[in-house]
Amino acid sequence: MSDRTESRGRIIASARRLFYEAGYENTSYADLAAAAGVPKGNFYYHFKSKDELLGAVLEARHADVAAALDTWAAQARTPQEGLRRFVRMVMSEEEALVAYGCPVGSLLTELGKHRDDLREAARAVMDLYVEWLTARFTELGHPARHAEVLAKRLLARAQGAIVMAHAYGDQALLRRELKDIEAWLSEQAPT
Amino acid sequence: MSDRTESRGRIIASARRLFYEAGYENTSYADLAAAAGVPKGNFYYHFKSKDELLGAVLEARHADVAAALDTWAAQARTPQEGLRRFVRMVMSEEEALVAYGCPVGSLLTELGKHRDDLREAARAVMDLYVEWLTARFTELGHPARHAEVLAKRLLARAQGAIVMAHAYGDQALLRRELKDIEAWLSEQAPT
DNA sequence: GTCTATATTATGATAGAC
DNA sequence: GTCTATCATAATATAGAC
Repeated sequence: MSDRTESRGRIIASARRLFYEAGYENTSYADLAAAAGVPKGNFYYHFKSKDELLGAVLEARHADVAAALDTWAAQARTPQEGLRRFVRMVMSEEEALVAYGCPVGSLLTELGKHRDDLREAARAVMDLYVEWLTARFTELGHPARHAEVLAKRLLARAQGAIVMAHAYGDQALLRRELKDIEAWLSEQAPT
Repeated sequence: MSDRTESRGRIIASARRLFYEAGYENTSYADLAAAAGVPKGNFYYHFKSKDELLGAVLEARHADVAAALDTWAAQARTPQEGLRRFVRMVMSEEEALVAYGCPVGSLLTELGKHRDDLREAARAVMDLYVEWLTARFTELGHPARHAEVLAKRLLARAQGAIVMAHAYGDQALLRRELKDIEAWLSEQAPT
């Protein structure tokens, strides 16, 4: 919980960035050591393995996302506002998303091919969004079952837009699709 | 062009399957040798490097997709039928897509983080779909610019559905989203 | 807790016999 | 064209000094 240790936090922060920007498999301890300014050997004091490091990275992201969603929930005065807030968050990350893809989605794609345990941890982050969005759709009056369908549909549309924008390096594509998603949201969430 | 060589074809076929199922970086020559029944050393007679092998794999997929699209174009009597055919093709691959993701999309996600040249080859496969679908939307009367937007939107929605279905191992999710995409298509393509 | 070795293994790639 | 043996390297991981 508490990060009394100096380097542990720096390692996690660097790993979080590099795993995202370069991919998990493609990031070596040498890369991490250079980025974090911590020698390779030190890594194994804090984490038994590279997998465990990814676990810690996912834990940190999980905590951040959970905190962000709490803030949104407190700020948004209507469910419509909350849903809109989600799309705006994606928009605000456009540049990174076009350059590197979705940090959760691309990791899920990479891990999906193997490593079932880590995949579960990554999915837990996605689940935070699913549950939060489901709650907003429920507040709008949608039955629980359908609210979850809509939440996953919203996430699927965002994921797809990011995949295509990333593939083509096309920021305009991402913005355009997000606008279309907002329009679709308005239909599901009459004011 | 001609595959007079016995093993070259087997290598490409195995690589195509393993790169898809396990990911490119995560597939080693040892894995490929075991799958293809060809010793490691032989690989370098046919391909100078692993990257070149992936290039050949992408070339093979490119040819297959191009051939499939030609067939569809010949069979579909209306643009509506062509667009519907695309969605049905995705449906027919549901099991593999849930298990391993989209062969083009997940590769683009993996390569997007590095390796610009190979990324271009993978994007060329996606472009086949973009151009073919754009032609169908154009036939429907949409202006060229908008037709391409719709084509990429259709692909984005398919990609997003696959990412989520793959992440959750949920085939029902994929089918449900594809049905919704078909409904959306009907709106864009009035009969 | 931190860092410097170093071990161990697995990888992509070669050389050369057949 | 095919295969065996092997190389060089880079990766994850350890041992142990400080």
